[in-house]
Amino acid sequence: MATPKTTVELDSVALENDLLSVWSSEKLFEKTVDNRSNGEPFIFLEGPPTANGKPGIHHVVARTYKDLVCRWKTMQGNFVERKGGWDTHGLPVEIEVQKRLDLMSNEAIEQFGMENFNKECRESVWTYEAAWREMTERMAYWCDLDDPYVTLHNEYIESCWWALKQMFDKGLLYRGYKVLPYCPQTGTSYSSHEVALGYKEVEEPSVYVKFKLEDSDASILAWTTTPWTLPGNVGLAVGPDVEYIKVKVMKEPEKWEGHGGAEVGEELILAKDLYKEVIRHHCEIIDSFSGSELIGRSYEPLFPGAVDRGESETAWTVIGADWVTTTDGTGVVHTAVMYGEDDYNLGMEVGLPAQHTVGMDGNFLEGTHSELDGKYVKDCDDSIIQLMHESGLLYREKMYLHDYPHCWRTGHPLLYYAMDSWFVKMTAVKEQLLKFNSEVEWAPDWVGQKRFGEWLRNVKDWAISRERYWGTPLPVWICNECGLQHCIGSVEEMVSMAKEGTKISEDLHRPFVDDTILKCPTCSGDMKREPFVMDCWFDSGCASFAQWHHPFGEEGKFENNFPIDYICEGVDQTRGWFYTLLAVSTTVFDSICYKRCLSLGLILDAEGKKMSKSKGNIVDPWDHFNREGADATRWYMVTAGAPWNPLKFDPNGVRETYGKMFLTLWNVHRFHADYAALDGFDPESSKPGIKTPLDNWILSRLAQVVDSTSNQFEEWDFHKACRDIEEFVVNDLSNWYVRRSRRRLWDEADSNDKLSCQHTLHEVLVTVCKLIAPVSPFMSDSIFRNLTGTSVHLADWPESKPVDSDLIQTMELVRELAETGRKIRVDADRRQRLPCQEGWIVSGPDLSDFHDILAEELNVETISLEEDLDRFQKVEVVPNRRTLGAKCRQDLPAVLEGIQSDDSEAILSSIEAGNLTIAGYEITTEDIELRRVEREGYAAQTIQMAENSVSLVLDMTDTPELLSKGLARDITRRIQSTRKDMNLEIEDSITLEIWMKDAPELFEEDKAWILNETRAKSANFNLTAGEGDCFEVDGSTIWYNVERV
RNA sequence: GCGCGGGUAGCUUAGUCGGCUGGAGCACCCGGCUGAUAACCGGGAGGUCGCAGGUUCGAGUCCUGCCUCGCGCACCA
Repeated sequence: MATPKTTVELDSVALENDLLSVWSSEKLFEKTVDNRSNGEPFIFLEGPPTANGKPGIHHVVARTYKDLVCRWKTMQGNFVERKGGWDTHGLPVEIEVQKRLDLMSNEAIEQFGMENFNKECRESVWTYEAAWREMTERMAYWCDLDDPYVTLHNEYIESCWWALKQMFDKGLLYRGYKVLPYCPQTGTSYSSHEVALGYKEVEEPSVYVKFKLEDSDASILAWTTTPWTLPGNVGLAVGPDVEYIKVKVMKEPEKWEGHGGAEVGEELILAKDLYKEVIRHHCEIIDSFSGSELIGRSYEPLFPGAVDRGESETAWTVIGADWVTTTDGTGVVHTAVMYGEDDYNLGMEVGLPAQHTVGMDGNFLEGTHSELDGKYVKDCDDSIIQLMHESGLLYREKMYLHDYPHCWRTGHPLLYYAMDSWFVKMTAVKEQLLKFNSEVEWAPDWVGQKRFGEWLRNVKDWAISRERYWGTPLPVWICNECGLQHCIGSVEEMVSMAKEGTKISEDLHRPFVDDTILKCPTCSGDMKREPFVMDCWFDSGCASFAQWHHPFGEEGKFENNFPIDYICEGVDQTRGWFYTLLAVSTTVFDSICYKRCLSLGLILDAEGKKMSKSKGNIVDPWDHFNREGADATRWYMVTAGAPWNPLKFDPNGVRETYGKMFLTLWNVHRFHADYAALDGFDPESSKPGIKTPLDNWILSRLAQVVDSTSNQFEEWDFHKACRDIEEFVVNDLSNWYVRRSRRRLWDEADSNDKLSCQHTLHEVLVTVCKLIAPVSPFMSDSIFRNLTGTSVHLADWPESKPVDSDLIQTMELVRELAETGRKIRVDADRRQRLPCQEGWIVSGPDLSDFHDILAEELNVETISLEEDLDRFQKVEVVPNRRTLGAKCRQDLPAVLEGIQSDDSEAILSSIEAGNLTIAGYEITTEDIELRRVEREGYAAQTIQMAENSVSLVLDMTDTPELLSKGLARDITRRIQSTRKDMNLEIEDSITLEIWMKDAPELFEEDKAWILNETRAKSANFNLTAGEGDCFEVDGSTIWYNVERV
């Protein structure tokens, strides 16, 4: 503890920057963590950001919520380690480099050289590391950035390999196909994020094709918008419960557009609902049946020989699929296994041949059809239509307008294309995923139960391989001879299995690892690595253990830090990091990964638009760090709304927060510190003084705020907690306690009253600092240090103390009455500075403790209690709709009318006598409330506080004494204002010259009062017109002159 | 298209179990107060509680449908 130092005007940017260097020289962060090393661990995991993008304001939001919880838990006594992390792999990194070096295809990358390319990627990853570091430090996000985990480190990669091997050993890893949007020009498949960049509306030919049944003359009609997939057709899907019809062509139509057609007598099959939509001929319906009757029927391949039947028994037959609808097409879905996700899944399910008719270059493979072989599929639409037409297999063509994904780099249409891929069989652990998810405490709960739960219920196998260059290499080697698949789980294992003479690089990345040949454990053949890298989400999903290099790193480190207590990221991570963490922990450890997850809402600009580089509406955090400071920015973000709601970031809001919360708090502190310094106040050795009711009140309110903050933090309601604190600081502390206490500290002697005020202010400020320290770590520390000599971040979270709620309620009434007095004066047109002789408080609780305060606030000479309510007021009966509604239901309007239409006092007395019945209902005292209203003719106001209704009445008569006092106050106020304009110090003395015209008499004692208040050594009062500064009040004109002594 | 979450004053928002006249803050206007700070107090103006139905004595609140914004999924024949 220490005597506070005097303070300066607030410069929050300087204050924060100064503190940053203090913290760093004290190693304060480390100290706050180490200090709690015996405490119960609270385990936090940092979601690794990518440092190859500039940090934006949304990162500040996420880091604020991460930080505040960790700081709060630390103050509560927990041991909270915070290891930084960086996500360094993946497509975004590659794309950044590709753009910079103009390497727009895989071919170009390979020409440039994979080694060079990955070297560029490795460097690119750190492009903005310094910017991230600066942002992180400036906003006071306490996190160990000197020893972070980095996904590109060999140790990290090794842990990922280990994890994958666990999955492999459990039989959860398999190789298959995944249909992805693929650009043959760049040789790249795209993630959904990139696909979303390239949707274009295009008009393309769609065709209705006849598939001739083998055991009948009829043909099934199917529709497709991608004619190039027709050679790959191996099945037709129908809805088992959909109703289909067989129609016979009776007559040619009058009009026909485009290719295609049908002969009279031809039989066609399609869904009944789409008959009118599709058929252009005059037909007769000759049969009707459900889709299930079609299942199993064989039809003739459109392009015989394009696909090899192989082992398949279902190729070119009708298959049932319940997702088939009749919203468009023919109710029959042409199925080309390799070129549609549904098609592929269906094909796998029923055993259709999975063979390509199209190569990776986008051209038809040899053997598809003599007119198509080797041609780019998108150029073949017309030839295919022509071929169908010529062989009589085309019914109709129709131009079709739809949104179709295009390559965002080359503008070419993407092809849905089945790519070779490795999968983790998440479907096998679905029940576990759901069970573990139900054990997570989600904020808000609907993200976990609804959004995430829904996703898990539809979980699909996780395609973890990518045909890319920069990433964790997939540690699967395959034997050239016997085809054995082997998953490597450590560097040591790789080395031990290496073929003699093979190169083993230090760096585990491609291309080096590709050159490592292993010796097959069964046949001694050469094993080559599968040329994939892993989905970078797999990397971050391993963070909980890979950050410690588990199981190769420090023993026990992982075990002591798992499962995680708290993670916090944007809601967009639901299917991202939130999922991959759980997916990995479930498959590897059969365990929950994190116990609590705070899912943050998106950050939008002030107009509610998503912030994005392309829109140019990104807010630079430094705009605010350098203006209002990090405290105000953080506080604004937390108080602007619930963490999970979208935050409309309004720069004016930050400004407002600064002006309101921080300037106010600073000035309260300044007020206390300046006097405390002047008086040599020491919170430990100075006498306690004698507490006034005002002191007890603010301490009670403080205790209330401590409780509500603690509770609301537990409930994740940080916004509510901080709004309450702000309300307390601005309203209760500054605008009432300090305002009412100002004169107490002016006392030059060490009075009991002053000492009590100083102790109280000390305690309130110190406690408020603790409460806000997690959110706004700078000012809280600055004030706390000045008052106590130590850092608030080493302090304990404040404990609950008793609350005197009667006192709080009483004070609320007092303040309400003070406001009411001003209202009365406005109504009665009586200026505030002109005192009233008497004020009466009518009814209500005992306020005698506060009569002096009230007298000052109301500017009355005396406050009296008036027992006789009826002197000023009458009673009004107000119905209690809640109880009456429950009792009377539909008769309520009649009852309400009965209560309101009659004389209130008569109603009241019959209710009290227990004999009031309206519309057949007995009305009791519970059914009504009493309200007091002033009788006519009184300048009074009545207020309602809980059960009390209280009235205030002011005496409006003037006396010479009152007029003199009022005049003195007006003169004083003008002189004080002039003193301020003259930049005089409080201690400076002045001389006064005053002239008054048409003014009431100014009594000697009031003249003396003016001199004392304004620190005037002397004053001349003249009863004539004067010159200089001049003002008018209630018909008097006053001139005055102030001279500094 | 499906799922989730929003829509309350010009802006940002509170609104509990359905119940008294839907509260605040910013901005605006009028007035007051101030050795009290970018503060404060009183008053004013500003509301189709997204729209339409329904349940109910009574709906911002519950139900149904629709519109709209955001997010996620699917965009598929």
